[in-house]
Amino acid sequence: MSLSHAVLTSLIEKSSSGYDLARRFDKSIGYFWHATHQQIYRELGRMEAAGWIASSVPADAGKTRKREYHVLPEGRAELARWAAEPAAPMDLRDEFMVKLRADAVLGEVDLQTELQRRIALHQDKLGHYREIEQRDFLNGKPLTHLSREARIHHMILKKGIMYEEGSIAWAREMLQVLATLPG
Amino acid sequence: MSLSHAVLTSLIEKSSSGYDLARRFDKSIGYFWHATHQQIYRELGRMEAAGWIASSVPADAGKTRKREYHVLPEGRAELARWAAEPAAPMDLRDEFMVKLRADAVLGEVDLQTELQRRIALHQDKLGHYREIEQRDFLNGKPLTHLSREARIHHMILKKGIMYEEGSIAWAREMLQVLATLPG
DNA sequence: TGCTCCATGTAACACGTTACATGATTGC
DNA sequence: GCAATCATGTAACGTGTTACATGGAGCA
Repeated sequence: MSLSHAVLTSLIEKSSSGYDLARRFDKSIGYFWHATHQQIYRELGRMEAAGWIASSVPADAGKTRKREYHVLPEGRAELARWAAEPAAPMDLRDEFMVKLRADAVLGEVDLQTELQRRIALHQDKLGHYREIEQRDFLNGKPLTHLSREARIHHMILKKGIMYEEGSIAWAREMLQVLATLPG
Repeated sequence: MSLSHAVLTSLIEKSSSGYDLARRFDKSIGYFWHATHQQIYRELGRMEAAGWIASSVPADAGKTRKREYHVLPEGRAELARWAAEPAAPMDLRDEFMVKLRADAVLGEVDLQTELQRRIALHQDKLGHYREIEQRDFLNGKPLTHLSREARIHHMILKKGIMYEEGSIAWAREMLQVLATLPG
């Protein structure tokens, strides 16, 4: 599985405590691979046992239980091994499509309201992504001046942007279709 | 959760044995909500215990254990109740994006080959969707002649089509970006 | 006879979610 | 002094995956 590898990636980007990691995760890799803090603590425990990462008590720990994790060469090697493997295409798991199909066979649920609500949610997320894009990637200089790492991060973000745009376009078309239907 | 509701929907569309249901599922709702046959048998057992569905031995059973499930009014009511609830937007869970980010921090995995492989996979799926679209929805008559149910099914299919198209466009752009990068 | 497909299931385990617990630190 | 937030965890449960088991039917 790949939660452990997602966590490894995030830890290589920056050594952190479990708590910090969980919060950073939510705002980066988490957009494409969600995990709760419990899952993350569980993975950290396993990876430390496996010798992929190690922890130490950071200078600012005080009397807290805070620990900082960093990736060992074994963890880095494992990540490289995994990253080179082909990955299966994402499978969609869209509850709303199931509801649509239920509606189709049962007849008439109020879809308009729900569609409008969803368009608003997608627009919020899109706006959020566009802010990040503006702040991190489109500030003046042409894209070609960015590092390889930044350009890849930008393209990951762009995947999210395209997904949200597509969802909005689809939902608008769906509203149109419903408007032209009799029932 | 919604696996049970996905199964209910499929059973209302057509009463079937667990086996048939599992195979039909793969080719309809399964595109948006995958399930193995074990999950489906488990849900059928639960829903029968809950009084949402009932089973009988079909005429063509012979000496096999074959049973046919049909939805009871309680199951139909439960499905309607569930379908009317708002649904959270799908969360993306894309292993390849995690690998990209791993590549960004580790440097250089061979991404080109993998991207081309993925483009081919998305094109296969897109072609398959387009065949279904042609066969079931675009055969001569204008869309406005289709039933409400058919038009909803068409829009569900279209969501899949748009996703595959978006994935292909994104992967092509990613290849372009890699081509212009130094390392 | 042996092969493949139909049809249903058990068992074990991995992953994900939800609720709750504990104690330190920070800010008002 | 109190509330919010930092930081880490346990427990219980629900969902999803993988491997294997069983037996009938159809066919060469």
